[in-house]
Amino acid sequence: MSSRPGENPVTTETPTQSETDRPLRADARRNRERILESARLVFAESGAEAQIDDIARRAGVGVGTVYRHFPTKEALMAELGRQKFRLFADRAREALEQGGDPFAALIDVMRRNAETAARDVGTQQALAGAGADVWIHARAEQEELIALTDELIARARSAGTIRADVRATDIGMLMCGVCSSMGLHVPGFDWHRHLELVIDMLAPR
Amino acid sequence: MSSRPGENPVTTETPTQSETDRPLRADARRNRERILESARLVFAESGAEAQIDDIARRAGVGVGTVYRHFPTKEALMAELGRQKFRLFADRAREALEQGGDPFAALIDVMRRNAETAARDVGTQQALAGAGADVWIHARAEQEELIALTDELIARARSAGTIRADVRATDIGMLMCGVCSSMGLHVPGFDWHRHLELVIDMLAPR
Amino acid sequence: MSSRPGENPVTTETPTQSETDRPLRADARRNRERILESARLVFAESGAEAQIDDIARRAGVGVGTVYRHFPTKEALMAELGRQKFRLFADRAREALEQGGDPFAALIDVMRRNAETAARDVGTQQALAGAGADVWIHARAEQEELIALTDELIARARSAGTIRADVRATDIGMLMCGVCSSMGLHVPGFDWHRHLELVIDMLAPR
Amino acid sequence: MSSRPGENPVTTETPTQSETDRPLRADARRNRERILESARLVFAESGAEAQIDDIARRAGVGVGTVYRHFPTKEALMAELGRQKFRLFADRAREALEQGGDPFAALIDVMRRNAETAARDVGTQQALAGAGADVWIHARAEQEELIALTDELIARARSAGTIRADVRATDIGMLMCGVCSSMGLHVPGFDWHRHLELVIDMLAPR
DNA sequence: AATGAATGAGGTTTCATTCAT
DNA sequence: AATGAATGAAACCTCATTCAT
Repeated sequence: MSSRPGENPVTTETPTQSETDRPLRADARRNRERILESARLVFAESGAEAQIDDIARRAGVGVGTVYRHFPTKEALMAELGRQKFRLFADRAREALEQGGDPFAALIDVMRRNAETAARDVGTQQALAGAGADVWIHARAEQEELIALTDELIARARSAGTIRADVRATDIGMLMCGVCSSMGLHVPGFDWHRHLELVIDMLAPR
Repeated sequence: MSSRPGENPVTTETPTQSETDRPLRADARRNRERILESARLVFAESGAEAQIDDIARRAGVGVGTVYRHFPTKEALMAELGRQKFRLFADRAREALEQGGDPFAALIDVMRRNAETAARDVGTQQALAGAGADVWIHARAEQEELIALTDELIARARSAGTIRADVRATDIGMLMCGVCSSMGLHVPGFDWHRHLELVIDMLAPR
Repeated sequence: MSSRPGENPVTTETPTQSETDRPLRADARRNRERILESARLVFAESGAEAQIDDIARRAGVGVGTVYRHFPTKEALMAELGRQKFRLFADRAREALEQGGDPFAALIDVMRRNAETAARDVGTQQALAGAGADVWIHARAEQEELIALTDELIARARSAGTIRADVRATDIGMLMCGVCSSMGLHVPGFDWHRHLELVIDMLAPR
Repeated sequence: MSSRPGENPVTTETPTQSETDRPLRADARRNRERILESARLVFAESGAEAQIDDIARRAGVGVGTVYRHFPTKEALMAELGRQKFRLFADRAREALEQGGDPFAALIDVMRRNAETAARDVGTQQALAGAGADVWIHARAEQEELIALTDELIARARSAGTIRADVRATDIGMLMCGVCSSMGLHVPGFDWHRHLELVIDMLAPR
């Protein structure tokens, strides 16, 4: 799947709408990217109340164009979710390819993923608040991520550097948890600490 | 529920609106309770898009009555948040009063709190998605909860049954994390397991 | 204030609701006065968007009490209108009773009435904006005022100090006009000047 | 209607939204006109309580369209005010351009303006009752009108056919006054007479 | 007679989505 | 394919009025 030099992260591997798999015209593809980039920015700024109009304006296109690419606001959000999973999967894949200490690699990936999420809390919350449907559409990407993470965990387990009973979905849940404390402005809350506690927990007892 | 005579759980101690502390007429108080109960139900069902009209209908009152008690949708949500914190604080207080093994008590409270949250995921998510303002209004209740939790932790630390560096805000963050995985219908995600991992982590190494 | 025995200023002559003419209990009468006074203040401050609740609060009574005295917001406004007409009529009557130069007296009354209106632009505008019904209920008081003004004009005409063709309703219209420029914050608009122009016009040519 | 080539009456000169001066699409422009026309009718019928929904229905568009053109009810009213001022200014400009007796021209314009106002008392009153903000937004149009009127007055003064001390703002105030007596159904009130009195007053003594 | 909590029709405004240009 | 004007259901909230206490 991955690896050969010149092969880019999955993010750009499936640039078309999931179903209608005919390759987009160059300008259409460019628009699609701009819309997604704009959506990230607008969601980051305004959280769940981001509006399609704002996303369109920021992308420099009309609303109609947004709807041509994403039939629904939810579809747009789902794609945002997919992209995030693809990015995380890319990182896990890289880690696997580079070899090295698998547990250290896992932790490094977790830290980088958390940083990514922290840079974009609004989108995070918007996705969390969205109906379950959004998540269903990212199922495939999620499973890819889980498979890769499981491979990392397996290697770490072989090396005896990770708690024996940890599974990839545990990492997923725990990371969701860490991200959930990012938007909460509660005195004493600090997602860096949250993350370190979680990482701590992964060490063998 | 509680313990020393004359000491009621906070939940029923402050049944009036936080500021204008004039005791409500009996029927008004009853309405207030019904509105909150109804709100819990409707939020539980519809999450963040719960509508004031529905809450009113379900409570068997007019919209105006809801607005008389809570000047804003946000104010209603804030009260829901406060109530949850009060309930959690009540439990912590009880645990302190009953003596016994403090670490076991802490864990028990955490489990019960998680059960409570799980029974009401919608409200949970609605509160999480709400602007920071909602949380600000629950500051006092939050601090009360933190203080009580810190006392429990202190006792457990004296007994050497808890990790030495754990603080109440850590428990808060971790519990937020656990709750965040409740609404996510991801295969392999299971908040019970999430919670047990977290509890596990609290044990001294 | 007034003069001929048994003749009180209209203001206190009809202190009951126009139809149900049974004398109010002392405290009820007091409440009625307080409500009207409060209404004047609140209308003055908030203009047409004055709310019954505010009027009641300011009067130190419940809304129910306001409604006991005035079955309708419009009825309350109508009474405010009546009072104003009574006040103006009182002034005209006084002027007639005191004798002296009738034209000078008329002008003096006009100036004082304008000052009164200026002190209460909000009520003024609220009444102007109100439906015609409000005015209908003040018909009697209006006619009284017109009759008195006509008498003043008649005397001035005899003395040759007023334009021959002026009638009381002219004065009414012109004064309404002057008042209408009171609330308008247009640079260059100044009701004092407006009034003086109008007064100027009354002189014989 | 107008005169010097290329010089159109202001009314049609600025048909776009005041700030974002990008020319509207033909259909949007048509809608905008229909909304304003409808607003005039509905305000005329219902006065200040005219409702946006009715305006939209009568214009044959959705409410959203009204709000696209006028972000606020007040903004719509302000535009109505501006249009009226533009119309008055157009008439004054015409009068100036046609030459002829300036005092006669001024009076003629006043009479026609009053007729216009009389045909639309509801809007008149709605504007009068509206907050000062509405007037602020018509400042520019108002000043244009005042400037033109001042020119007419200056010419009349040169000809000695007008009272020496009259200024354009006086005319404005007096005309406001005349209009204020249009909606008042008081027996004896008659704006035609009010206007003639006012015109009378403008003659040199 | 007084109170003020309750009512709920109705007001303004928003925003995801459609569709004529 | 792109645009953005139009749509209108639905959201939140207000406030004159009623009525149980």
